[in-house]
Amino acid sequence: MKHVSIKDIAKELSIAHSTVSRALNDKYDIKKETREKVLKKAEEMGYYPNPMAKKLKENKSFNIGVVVPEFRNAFFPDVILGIQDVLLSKGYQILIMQSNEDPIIEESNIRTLHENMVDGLIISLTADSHNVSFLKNLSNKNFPIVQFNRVSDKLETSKVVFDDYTWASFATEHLIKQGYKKILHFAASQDIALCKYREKGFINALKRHKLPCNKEQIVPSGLTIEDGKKAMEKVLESNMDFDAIFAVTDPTALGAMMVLKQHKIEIPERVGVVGFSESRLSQVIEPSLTSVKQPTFEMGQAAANLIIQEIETEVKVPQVMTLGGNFKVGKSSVRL
Amino acid sequence: MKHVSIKDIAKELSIAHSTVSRALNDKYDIKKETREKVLKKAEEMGYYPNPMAKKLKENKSFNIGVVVPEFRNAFFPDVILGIQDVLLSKGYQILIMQSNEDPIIEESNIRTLHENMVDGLIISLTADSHNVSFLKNLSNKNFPIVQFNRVSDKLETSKVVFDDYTWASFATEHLIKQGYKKILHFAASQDIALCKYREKGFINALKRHKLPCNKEQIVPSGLTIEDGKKAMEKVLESNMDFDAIFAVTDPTALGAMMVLKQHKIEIPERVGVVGFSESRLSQVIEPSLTSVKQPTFEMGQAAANLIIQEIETEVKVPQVMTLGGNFKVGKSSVRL
DNA sequence: AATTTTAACGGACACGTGTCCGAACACGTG
DNA sequence: CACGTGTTCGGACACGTGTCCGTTAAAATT
Repeated sequence: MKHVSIKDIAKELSIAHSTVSRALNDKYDIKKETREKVLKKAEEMGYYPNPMAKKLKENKSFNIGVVVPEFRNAFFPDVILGIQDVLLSKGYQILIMQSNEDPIIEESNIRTLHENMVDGLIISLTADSHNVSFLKNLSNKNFPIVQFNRVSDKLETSKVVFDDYTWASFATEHLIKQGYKKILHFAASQDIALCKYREKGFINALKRHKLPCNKEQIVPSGLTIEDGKKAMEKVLESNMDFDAIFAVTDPTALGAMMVLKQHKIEIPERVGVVGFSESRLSQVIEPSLTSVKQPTFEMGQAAANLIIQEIETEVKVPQVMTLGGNFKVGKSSVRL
Repeated sequence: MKHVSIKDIAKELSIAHSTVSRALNDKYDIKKETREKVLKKAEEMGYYPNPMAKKLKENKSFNIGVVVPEFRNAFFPDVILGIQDVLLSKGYQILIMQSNEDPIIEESNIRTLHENMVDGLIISLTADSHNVSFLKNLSNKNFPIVQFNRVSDKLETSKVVFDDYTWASFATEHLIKQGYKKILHFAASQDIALCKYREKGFINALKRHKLPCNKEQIVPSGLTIEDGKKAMEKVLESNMDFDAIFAVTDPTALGAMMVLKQHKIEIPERVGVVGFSESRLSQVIEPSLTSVKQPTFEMGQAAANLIIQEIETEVKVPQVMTLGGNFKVGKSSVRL
């Protein structure tokens, strides 16, 4: 059970531990025969370096903190797989924390990770992270931070984002081409940049096709199934006239669809629905949901590569990576 | 950016670093005034202990490895939330690794975690983990391991499991009471104990109600949506007579439902379907899926408490915790 | 053969923390 | 005043690793 140290090897061979260290690290000041003798003995005794000692010595934890707002949808687990894919191969571990969509927990998570001396932070903010002063403070002290997905304009770090504007515009256009004319957008908090851009993309598409674009068409909602349900119910109660919905996320779209189905409103015949990424439910629900697909795994890889670069080169030039996606047409938006 | 050490505080106050250490740890050999002076200075200089040094000194990483077979369904993320809930409050971090349902990757994950000197391991095995010799080896060396959910009978460690037998029996009985008579079980690998118990529970319920129970009724399938689809297609091709399905997991049930819907076979009128935990999709699909619910969060908490106990008391008495759940009746199994 | 160069290794130190032991001093008691 | 007792602190050491510097002995040069 006890760990074999280089001192144990040294004692066994009656040499100094510094010699063993040189042998294992393939340094100059060492005779070939000695080196081989040491390597053989190390193998024999089942030696492997104590990571704690190495971390203390190099003053580097080889840990990267990952903070995500939630764990309920498939989106963040998928991104984490991408992050892990890159970081593990480079000898880093990741510490994952989730904020439960609560900015208070989020800040506590960041503090915990920082006190545990992670070498860097990859973060996607909660919906209500107005106050990013703590992160800003860290960033100013040259602490490596990479934001992804839900990023803040107030925080100048490297970012990995999706081209929300273009794809929201594209998704809206798809509805227009299918003949829908009175399209609503179920929107969420403007504090999250991606929501803002999706809304702008929506508006732009309507204007380009000279369709009406009133304020009522932007329905305040949120990112969850519950938010979608509530917004849909409110719209139905108000007797608003509409024939399609472009929702800010898949869960929002799903919530809306569930309420529509309860009211026996046919999809896509009477109302067309298009969602946006973030959920695997979209393929299971009936009718299948038309949606923009984000490259989640690649997003994780990109974020990981950026943080590694920042840590290992120690130069901080914030760069923004914008990824593209693809459009998956389901039955929820295609009239026969 | 540089970390403030107790030596820095000592230098500042012109005392020995050992005195500072005593003051901060509230040990006896210290005068009150000195202690207060040190605490004040520490606060002032923004001191917090270097976790790496502590880990090296105590030969303890305060990290717990968590290995799960997949990340695609909500089940494991939910369990991890429970694990985190307990461990974070006790000063431990968790390193999460996923095995992608591959026993080779699984073993490599375990190795990586062990070489990083995690203090213990919480693990749920992949579907094909026949060979648990590496884990057995660790366990024999008194390395703390707790299994949950997918456990192996070949490995004697503490375990947190669900009472699969009872609840599978209960779920099957529900179908029987609804008047279904020719019930199939979509099963998965017998290497996973929970699959075995769910199958046994199914058989037991049929026998108790004196219903036919042939080998054909046990349909070999798997744990994923794809497995459910394939098995369902095979059953339909074979023209087997049946009126209900009890599936080993929710994804399996969902796959079956999707194929049934493609063939315009009405659920629950012509075929009733019941699933088993592990997915949040069940509430979204139409008709909503009747399913056994496991207390995922509590399962994580229980596993975390067991591992802490094993680490901190250093006595190893394998104990098995069996959790109960509840039964959520949806529309997929209720005939009007 | 005397001197310089080179190879190979041992010992000391450092990272930040915690603990053990002994020293210094104050205080009380005989 | 001498001795014992208790308090408070400094110094040395340890955890496992890596690096620097100095030392030794052998090889190469003059």
